[in-house]
Amino acid sequence: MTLNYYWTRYRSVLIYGILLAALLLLLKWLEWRFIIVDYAFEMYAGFIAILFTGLGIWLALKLSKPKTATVYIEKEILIKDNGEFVLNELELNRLGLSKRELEVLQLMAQGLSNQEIAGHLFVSLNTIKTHSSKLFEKMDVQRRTQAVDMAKKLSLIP
Amino acid sequence: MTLNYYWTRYRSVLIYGILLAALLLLLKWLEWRFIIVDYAFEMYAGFIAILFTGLGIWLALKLSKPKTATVYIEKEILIKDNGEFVLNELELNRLGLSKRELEVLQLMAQGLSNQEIAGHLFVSLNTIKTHSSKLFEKMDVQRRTQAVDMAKKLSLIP
DNA sequence: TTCAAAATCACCCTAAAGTATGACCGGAAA
DNA sequence: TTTCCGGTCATACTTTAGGGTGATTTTGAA
Repeated sequence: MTLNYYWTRYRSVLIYGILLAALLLLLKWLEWRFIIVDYAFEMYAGFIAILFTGLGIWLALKLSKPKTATVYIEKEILIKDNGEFVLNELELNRLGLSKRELEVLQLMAQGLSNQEIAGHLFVSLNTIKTHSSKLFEKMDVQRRTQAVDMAKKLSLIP
Repeated sequence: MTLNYYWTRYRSVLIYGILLAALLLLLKWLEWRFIIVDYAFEMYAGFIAILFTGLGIWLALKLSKPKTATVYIEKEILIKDNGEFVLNELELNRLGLSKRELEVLQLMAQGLSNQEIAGHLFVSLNTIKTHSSKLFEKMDVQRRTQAVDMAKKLSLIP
């Protein structure tokens, strides 16, 4: 049915209209309640309000057409040679990562959970948590995903 | 309850309605108080007109979809010495990932938390959770780190 | 216009991740 | 020898991630 269609399409506008109508009715009720004689002004004010609200909406919709320009930010990070992976020992030393921490980082990058990493390295889950915490602190990140992302960019892992 | 739901959805309309009611009541009060209507009606009407034009503009900007800021997707292209990133559309179609899901995946790979992704895409945290859940299901993985690892291998992300 | 997929959001719950603190041990450096 | 650090582990706690369900809205193609 067309009525239903237009309802779903312009629901917001219609709800706004209904709200306005309800408010005007409320005002009229207040008038009647307190016996205010000169109600002409309220009607006038309401009319002006509706009119200029519409004008404002029209103005906003007409004038604000900022065609969103897609911004491309090119950021050159590091050169990963077309050959094989070479560990960036400079960065590794700069960050001060230990052997074990690097192992944990590598397994993290393969998508393993802490529990699985613990299994691979034959240590407890708590140990992995300690390693990863120190790892994040040294790399100055908050999450394993950030650590992996940074490690790949710094060529700490393949 | 669903009350909270409707509040977040129609907040703008409700706030506008409340403001409108408050303003009209204020005007009525001023009228009773100082009886300025008789002398400065034009000024009064002008005041209302300006006010509601502003409100109309505000309302339009609030209700119109934020299509202004949404398209910024391509971000941080890291260039390596040879060969740029080309999206593997075959794999993309095979997995059946939607546009939005791919966006979420890209932001995930940059180490963002779900909360941060929600902020970037101007949606709620729950939406990101839904997207990521479907994403993991389609990619047949359990964790975001696995998803990122696979996506890189399949060349779905740089 | 109609319909299905995509997108959005909420709520509840569990699992995993991360933080903080303290402890123990063994080897290397001072 | 003492000190320091890496590695190990625990306990307790907070935060984030993820699973499942259900709902409405937007959108694009038929």
